Amino acid sequence: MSRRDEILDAAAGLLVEEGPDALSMRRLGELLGIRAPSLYKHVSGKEEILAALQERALRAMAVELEAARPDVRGLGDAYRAWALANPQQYTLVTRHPLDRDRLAPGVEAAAAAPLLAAVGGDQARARALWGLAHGLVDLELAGRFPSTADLDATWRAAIELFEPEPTQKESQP
Amino acid sequence: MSRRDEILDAAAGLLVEEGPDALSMRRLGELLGIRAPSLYKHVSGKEEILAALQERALRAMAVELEAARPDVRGLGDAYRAWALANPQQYTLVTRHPLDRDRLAPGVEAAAAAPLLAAVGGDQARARALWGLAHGLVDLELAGRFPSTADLDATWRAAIELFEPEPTQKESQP
DNA sequence: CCTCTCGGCTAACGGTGTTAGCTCAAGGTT
DNA sequence: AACCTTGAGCTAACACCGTTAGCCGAGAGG
Repeated sequence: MSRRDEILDAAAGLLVEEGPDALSMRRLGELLGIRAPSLYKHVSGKEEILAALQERALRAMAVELEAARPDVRGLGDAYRAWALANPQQYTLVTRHPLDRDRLAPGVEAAAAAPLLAAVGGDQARARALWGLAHGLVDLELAGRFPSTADLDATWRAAIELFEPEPTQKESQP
Repeated sequence: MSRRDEILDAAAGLLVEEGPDALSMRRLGELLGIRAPSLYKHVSGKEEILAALQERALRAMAVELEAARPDVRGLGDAYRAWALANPQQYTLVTRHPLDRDRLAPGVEAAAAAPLLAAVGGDQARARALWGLAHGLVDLELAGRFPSTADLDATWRAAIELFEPEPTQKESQP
């Protein structure tokens, strides 16, 4: 494992363990038994570290989405579950500016593919689904919903927008 | 106008004009012909400034939503339009931690009310609508969609999830 | 044996939010 | 009129932040 990878691992640990504010070059160096400026022998700067972490997280999320049941409900659940289980990573992926030049090609598309497939290839609907899932997750992680809100019910209502569930009463006789 | 309000106005200007990074206590003081520490005679700290700007923006957005046509389409359009016209404010409102103790009571509910009314009072659907609108706006502002993406079409598809438009072909003969 | 490169180091710069403590003018009180 | 209080500015400083410049020693290769 290269020193660079050690740095990225330590950075990832710091991020999930103590949050984004704790992820400073000095703290990171300290964690590795090194002074902050020495990090620059292996990494161009903090931006590169964050970009690498972003890519890692995006890949991990894509793996999870590919493993999910390939319909809207399965994907929605997987999307939400991953975000809630990895809030720091999700926030980094979606709130930090995405430098596509640094990102390996295909990574973004790989994460989006399952969503696109689940809505039958309709780009507009796929983006709506993405927006819906991201919006709900982002608001939930940001604590924007009142603590009394039933978010499971919210997600059920959201998924039903895409896959209407015939109610028992009104189903065809 | 109190000195505090002058400070908040200057802060708002700095935010929309030069972005969140430019909104530092020293820059803000400079803009007012004052040294940064003097700001603390009128304001408890940067957090209070941001909270006040957040509340202002939330109120402005609520006004816009109340003025919109009170259906899903009208609200969706108004939501998106306001966010795109005031990206810095929208980002501040949604990405900065919301301190409800500092927020005047009712402000949050006032912004949410039109959405709730548009879906007939169904809380779960209202939150889904909010999530959808916020998600699409957040992703658009963050530049997450490819530049080739037709976001108008995406919004049309999104709104249609709530208000299905009978197509010409399949409409009742 | 010499040299060169790698990976550490210290010192420093300019930036951030914030605190402590001083000063001075304005206004109200006695 | 003299005094006192308060408000609103100031400087100096602290502890952080990301980053750069330049030095140094160990180890590898010729």
